[in-house]
Amino acid sequence: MKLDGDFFSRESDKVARDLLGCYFVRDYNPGVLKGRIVETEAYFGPEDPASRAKEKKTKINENMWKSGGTILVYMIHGHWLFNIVTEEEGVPGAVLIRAVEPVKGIGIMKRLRDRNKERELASGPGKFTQAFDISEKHHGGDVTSSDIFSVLDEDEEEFEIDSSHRIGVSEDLEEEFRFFIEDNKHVSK
DNA sequence: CATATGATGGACT
DNA sequence: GTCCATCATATGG
Repeated sequence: MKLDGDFFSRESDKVARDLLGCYFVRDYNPGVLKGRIVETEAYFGPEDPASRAKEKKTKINENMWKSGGTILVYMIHGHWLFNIVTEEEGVPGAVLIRAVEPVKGIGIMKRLRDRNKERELASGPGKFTQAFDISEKHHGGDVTSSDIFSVLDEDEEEFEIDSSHRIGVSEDLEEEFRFFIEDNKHVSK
């Protein structure tokens, strides 16, 4: 089942947890790319010191106030990061897709990444966008109504969810907002 | 225009 | 474990 606006228009941490085990699909030429989401992070509004949703709105962070399912892409350390906006429209929040387990189009991903090990294809937020050829062109799209992107809830396998503090942030909240599938080989290190 | 800054990745010891 | 290339943004002069 394709995830809709109601799914994404909830609290960031709930969306981040529920995205684990879901499938991220891109219609791509020369072939479909598909990955099982195995690692996410939740970001909130101005009360979250690690969030980009500060008082000042910019071209990048203004999407955090948009409706659930909106795509937010931005560059960090020379890599594009892919986020899906959460919460009701007008309330800032987003979930960062940090890692997926390649399912389909693996040969294409190997070429895009210039790597041969499956574990190296999408086991990190910058690796994921490279494996799926995602860039600023996709900023402002919407995964609930896109022609090329969709997120599907069709997991059959059982799994346990583990959590930790978010990676690479200088000041984190007390609660843990990084979620990942326990013992999955494609979670970032 | 100049420069500092990352929600990183890869190479290396 | 350490080091550093990376480059779009944001901000200040």
